Amino acid sequence: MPASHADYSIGQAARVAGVKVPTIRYYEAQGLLTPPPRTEGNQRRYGAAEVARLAFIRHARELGFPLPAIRDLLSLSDHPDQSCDAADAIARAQLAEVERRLENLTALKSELERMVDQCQGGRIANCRVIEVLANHDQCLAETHNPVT
Amino acid sequence: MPASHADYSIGQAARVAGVKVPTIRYYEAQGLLTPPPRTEGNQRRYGAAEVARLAFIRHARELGFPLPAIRDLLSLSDHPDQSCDAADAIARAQLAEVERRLENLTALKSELERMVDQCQGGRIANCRVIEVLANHDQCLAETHNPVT
DNA sequence: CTTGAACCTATAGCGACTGGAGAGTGTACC
DNA sequence: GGTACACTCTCCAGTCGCTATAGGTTCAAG
Repeated sequence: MPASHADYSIGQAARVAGVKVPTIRYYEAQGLLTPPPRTEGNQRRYGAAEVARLAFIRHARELGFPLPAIRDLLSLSDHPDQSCDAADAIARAQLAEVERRLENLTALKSELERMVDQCQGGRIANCRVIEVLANHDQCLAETHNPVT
Repeated sequence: MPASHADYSIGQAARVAGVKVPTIRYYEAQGLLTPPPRTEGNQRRYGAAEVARLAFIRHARELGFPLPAIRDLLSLSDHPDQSCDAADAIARAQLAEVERRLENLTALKSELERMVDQCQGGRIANCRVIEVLANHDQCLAETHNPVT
């Protein structure tokens, strides 16, 4: 393979994969990327496969997968002969988590809208925003979960 | 005021306000609570107003307000004569943030559902979960934002 | 007066990065 | 072939909002 197996500097790999340079080094430190070969001057050089792996990680991160789950998914994709039950389970767990967060956020949104709608722009003393925050009793949301 | 202005230990305040003990000390260190009086033996004692303040903070946190925003809201509620425009603006900003996250999460959810639906339980080599993660092109989501 | 729960401070850790300092390297241009 | 300068290196600190631990002190009930 001629130039297709070309080397990317860490900055080029970062641009192509859409991640930041320190993030790549961080992923390496966390074991999501195997340490790449270096130039004589100790600079990392990446091939197309590593860049693809980076894009995979980025995409999974955008989908909210935590790094340990991504580590698992990567090791699965490194062994294509196995059953994909495990990958499926990870994705389903993530879907459940996303649905949970969606519910929380939706409840949140309606309460915030209620707060904002009721504020008529007077004095703090009559401000619904402050009042709603002060009186938990009036709260619609019953989340005991962290809210993010 | 007799016993209504009663003193609470940090643990009692925590139970009543629904936060954890170290969290109270953390809020104090972050300047959201003024340092309360202490017993001779150096233990914090809180009054009803501080407990209410804690509940306010807790509720705002449940609504996802970051601590700096809560600091602002608290200082607003300490000055009830001012206009509530500022409080309104903070709440609106938070609402916008929540809506942004909701959009991201909704896009996410459909992509995860797509991934999971398409997985037919075969080998990794044909697994849609892995494949979708590897090919960002097929992605529905256009988020460049963090996904949480 | 003794026990034991609750409290104190200080510090470190979480997850997933991000930013900076200070030094070394690679490369494009003249 | 030199020089300028962007890029890269490592290491360490900071972000956010807590949470947990260690090792010591105090409070309140019996």
